[in-house]
Amino acid sequence: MKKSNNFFDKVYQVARLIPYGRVTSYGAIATYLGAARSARMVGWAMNNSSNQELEVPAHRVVNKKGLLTGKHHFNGTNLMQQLLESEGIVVVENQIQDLEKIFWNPIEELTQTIIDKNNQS
DNA sequence: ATTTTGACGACGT
DNA sequence: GACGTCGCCAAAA
Repeated sequence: MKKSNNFFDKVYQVARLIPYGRVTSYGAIATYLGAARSARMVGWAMNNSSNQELEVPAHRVVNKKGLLTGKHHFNGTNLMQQLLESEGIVVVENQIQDLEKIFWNPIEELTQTIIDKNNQS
């Protein structure tokens, strides 16, 4: 009954690859998947992430500005911020500090190999 | 089926 | 650099 959400599935996979204490952006993931202008879809995919059996660290995915735009979608109000802070990330006013230092760019850090491998099954 | 909205981002003004 | 518009595409109304 898989809908072959290839794109979404990839998004989840990449999201799970985000290292502890690092964050990335929707656009970065989208670009990495070859859908540079479909950043919104990445966000929408995250919304459905709770539907996935495996947990997705959606709190490590923020927008390009480092703003915790999706915090509203988590349980409670500041759960997302707490999760990030628990990883050593400083968040002020829903905005990540030192974003450049903790930003994890899949395009630079990864290669398409990983996704491709998982995709063959 | 059509319209609106949305966890975004790039570009134009 | 702040603000507006468009593009992207999927889901909800």
